[in-house]
Amino acid sequence: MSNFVKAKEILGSNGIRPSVQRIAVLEYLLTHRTHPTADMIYESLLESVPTLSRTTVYNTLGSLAGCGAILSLDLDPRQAHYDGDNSAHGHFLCTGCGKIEDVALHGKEFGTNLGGLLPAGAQASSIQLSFKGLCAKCNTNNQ
Amino acid sequence: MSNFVKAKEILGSNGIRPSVQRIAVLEYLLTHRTHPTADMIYESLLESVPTLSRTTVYNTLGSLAGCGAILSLDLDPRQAHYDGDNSAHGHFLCTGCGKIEDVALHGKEFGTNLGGLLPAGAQASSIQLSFKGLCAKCNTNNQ
DNA sequence: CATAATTTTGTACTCAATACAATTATGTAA
DNA sequence: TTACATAATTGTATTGAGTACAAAATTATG
Repeated sequence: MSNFVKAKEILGSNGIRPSVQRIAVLEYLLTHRTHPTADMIYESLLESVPTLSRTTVYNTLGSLAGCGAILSLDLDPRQAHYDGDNSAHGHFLCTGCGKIEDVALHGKEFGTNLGGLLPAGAQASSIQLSFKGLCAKCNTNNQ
Repeated sequence: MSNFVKAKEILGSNGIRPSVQRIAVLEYLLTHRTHPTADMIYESLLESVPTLSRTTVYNTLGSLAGCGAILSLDLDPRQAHYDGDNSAHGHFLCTGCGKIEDVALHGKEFGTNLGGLLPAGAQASSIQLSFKGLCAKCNTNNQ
């Protein structure tokens, strides 16, 4: 199934009307696994959706992250990055080049089963595991 | 030992000259376990250090976080929070009231031993485990 | 088609964080 | 102590991600 159709379905099943703009944003996230920022998405989509506005991108990303369909990543203090893969995994931010890579968890305990650690009465709706450091390339270049 | 002396020692052992301002910032973090923002620290210290500037607070927090003496928390997308406790633990941000609480790990696997998960050649210098949701109080009020 | 409800757009704005140069403080050597 | 070099602090100007909001455009419904 194409990511266009997938995007349409995900929007619909989350009660978000699948407008052209919203489909484009989500399709971009499903296709590009580069953890883009809102502005990267906006700039890229401008070619195919010339009337697109930044506000719409922000609103769409907010709605999708709010219902858990995508991940909003906080590990870059300068701006949010987004991930169309909402399965349980962590992220590695290279402080050298700024690239974000996925960190597979390979069956390590993660997710709601960590809930036993939470403060009494608290209920978590999202979990993030974030690593920062130097990626292989930046590690080598700095030596 | 007083937090003032502790702050002085931590600064010295990390090669950061223990000026009045820097000691004040770190002493505040060691005393107040409230995960304050840079501005909260600035406003609070202004009474005792009237000439203090925001830039100095930002610079000091950056230096301390850079050498691992304190933690810079990314879980609030609006602004960074800081933690004078640099031991291995996670954090819970209540999206209702904005409060940040510590999440003890009780021996769960965390820290550099998770390094086996990282991308090949990458080297992590910091790890964060962040939960978001509603705290006990906000959970009750919303029902 | 007409009307209401929703979505999109664009501009103005907020505010955390940074850049930078001037000022102040501190260390060192004679 | 004094003179000088180095480092730290300060304050202002600026950046830029994200938001607020009202007008315009689109879509749903009768």
